[in-house]
Amino acid sequence: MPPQTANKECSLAVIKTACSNCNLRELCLPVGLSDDEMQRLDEMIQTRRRIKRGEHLYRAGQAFDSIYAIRSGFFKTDVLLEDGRDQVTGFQMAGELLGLDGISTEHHTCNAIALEDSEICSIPFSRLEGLSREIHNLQHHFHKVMSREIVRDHGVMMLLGTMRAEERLAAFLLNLSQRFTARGFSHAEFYLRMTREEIGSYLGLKLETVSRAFSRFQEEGLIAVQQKHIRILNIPGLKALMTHQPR
Amino acid sequence: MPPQTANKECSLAVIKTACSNCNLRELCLPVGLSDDEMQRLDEMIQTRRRIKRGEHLYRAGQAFDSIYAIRSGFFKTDVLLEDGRDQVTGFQMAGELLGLDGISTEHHTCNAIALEDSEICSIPFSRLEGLSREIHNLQHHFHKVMSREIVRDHGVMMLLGTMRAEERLAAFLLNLSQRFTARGFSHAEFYLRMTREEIGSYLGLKLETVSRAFSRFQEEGLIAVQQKHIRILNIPGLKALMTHQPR
DNA sequence: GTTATCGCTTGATCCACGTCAACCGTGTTA
DNA sequence: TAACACGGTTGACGTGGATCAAGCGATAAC
Repeated sequence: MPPQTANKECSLAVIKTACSNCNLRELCLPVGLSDDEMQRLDEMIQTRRRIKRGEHLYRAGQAFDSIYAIRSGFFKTDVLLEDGRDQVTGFQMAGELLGLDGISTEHHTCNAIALEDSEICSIPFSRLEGLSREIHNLQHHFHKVMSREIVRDHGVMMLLGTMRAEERLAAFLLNLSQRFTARGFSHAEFYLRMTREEIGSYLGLKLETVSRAFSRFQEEGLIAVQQKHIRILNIPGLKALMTHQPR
Repeated sequence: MPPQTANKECSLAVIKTACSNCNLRELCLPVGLSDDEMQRLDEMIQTRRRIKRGEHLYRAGQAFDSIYAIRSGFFKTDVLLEDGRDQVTGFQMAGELLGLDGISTEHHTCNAIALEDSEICSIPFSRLEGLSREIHNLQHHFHKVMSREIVRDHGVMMLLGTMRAEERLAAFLLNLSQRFTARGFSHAEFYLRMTREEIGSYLGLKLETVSRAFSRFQEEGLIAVQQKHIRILNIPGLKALMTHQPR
C-alpha cells in the first residue's frame, strides 16, 4: 500500500478503477459522457478505497477536498449538535455521491459512516471543477446531481414537517424499494442495512415508534418483516397510506 | 414594456441592472470576481423584474431555464403533495438565489411566492454555465452556493427531526436575525414578512403553537412581539433555549 | 456451551402539540 | 361609519408518539 494514501481511520486498498467499465456509470457521474470524455474522467479518479462497516469515510469538521462516489456498499450521513443530539440526514447506496455538503465551507459538515463494507471512488474536487469546465455534459450533470440533492432534502423536509409516523415509514420503504430497483435488485425484498434507531433518527421518530409501525404494517399484510429482512407485499397499499390523513 | 418579456402572472418592469454597482454583490453571485469578470456577469443578467406581493415568481411544474437573484424583497418557497398538504421549504431575502431546485429535472419543483413587493434578476442558467466555464471564481462560488443550500436543508431537517416547538422558533428567529444583520439591518428588530401559519408550516408546527411560543418568549422577556414586529431582547437566552432539553 | 451485548418488540403511561372554538385587533371595502 | 375578512391570541380538551420498562432472539466473546 503506497504510504501517501495511508489513513489511520479506514482500512483501505488502492485499486485502479475505471468509470468506463463500471456498471454504475448510468447512475453516477459519467452519465451522458462519450467514450473519450469518460476516459478523461477515468484519469481523474485514481483511487478506489475500501471502507469497512462502522468506519468513517469522513467526519464533520474535516477539511474537504474530494467528493466520493459509492462503488459498492451502503452509507449513512449524520449531523450532530453541540448538545449531543444527532440526526441521520441520509442513506446512500451504490452510484450515489457523498461529500457535496463540504464544498460550501471547504469543510465537511456531517459524518459519513459505512453501514456495510463498502468501496468508494475519490474524486478530487478541484479536478472535477477543472474537467467540468472542459466537458459541458459533465458540468451540467454535476449541477443536476447537486440540484437533485436539494430536491431530495425538500422531500425529507416535507416528510418531517407534515407526515405522521406510518406515512413516514411507508415513504421510506417505497423510496428504498425504488432505489434498489434502479440498481437491478428486487424491488420487493431487501435487507435493511440500518438499525431501527437509525431509521427513526432519519424519520424524526423514536426507535419504538418505528418498530410498532413495522409491526402494524405486517398485521395489515403490507409487508413481511423479520429483523432486517423486508418483503414488500402491497406497494399500492403503502402508497395509499401516504396520500391520506391530514395532520 | 417590451412584449417579449411580458408575462401574465407578474407585473414587471424590465430595467437594465448591473451587478457591478449592486450593493448586494458581496452576498450574491459576484462574490470574488474582478471588475472585468463582473462586467461579463452584468452582460448576462439583462433583466430586473418586479414581482408584487402575493405573486408567483415561478410555479412547481413550470419549465426551468433561469435562476433568480433577489435584488430586493422577500420570498417563500413551498412544495405541495397530491393530497393537498403543503409545506414552506424556505424564506429567501435579498442577495439569495431562487430556483436551484429546477436544475435537476429542468422543471421547477416548488413554488416561489413574493411575500412583499420584490425585484429579482433573471439569470439564464445555460449562460451561467457557459460563463462559469470561463470564470473559475464564478464556477466555484456557484458550487459553494448550491452546497450551502444543501447544508441549510440539513439544518432544517435537524430542526424538524430533533427539536421541540420552542427550540424551533428560537432557531428560526436567530437565523432571521443573523441574515438581517448580514444585510446591514438591525439584528434585534425587524418585521416578519410571513404569517404565523407560514412560520408554522416551515417549522412543522401549527399556527397556534407558533403563537403560543411567541407569547411564551415574550413572558420570559426574550423578545417583544406585536403582530409582525419583533424585537429580540435576549439573544443568549434564545440560544440557551436551543442547546438544551433532549427529546 | 455459557454469558454478555445489542437490536428489536411490546406494553403501560405521560405529555407536547394538535384540534376545536371563541374572541379580538387591524385593515379593507362599501 | 359600519361591516367584513383576515390574522393572531388564548383556552379547553384530545391524541399520537415519546418515555419508561420488561423481556426476547440473534450474534459475538470466551
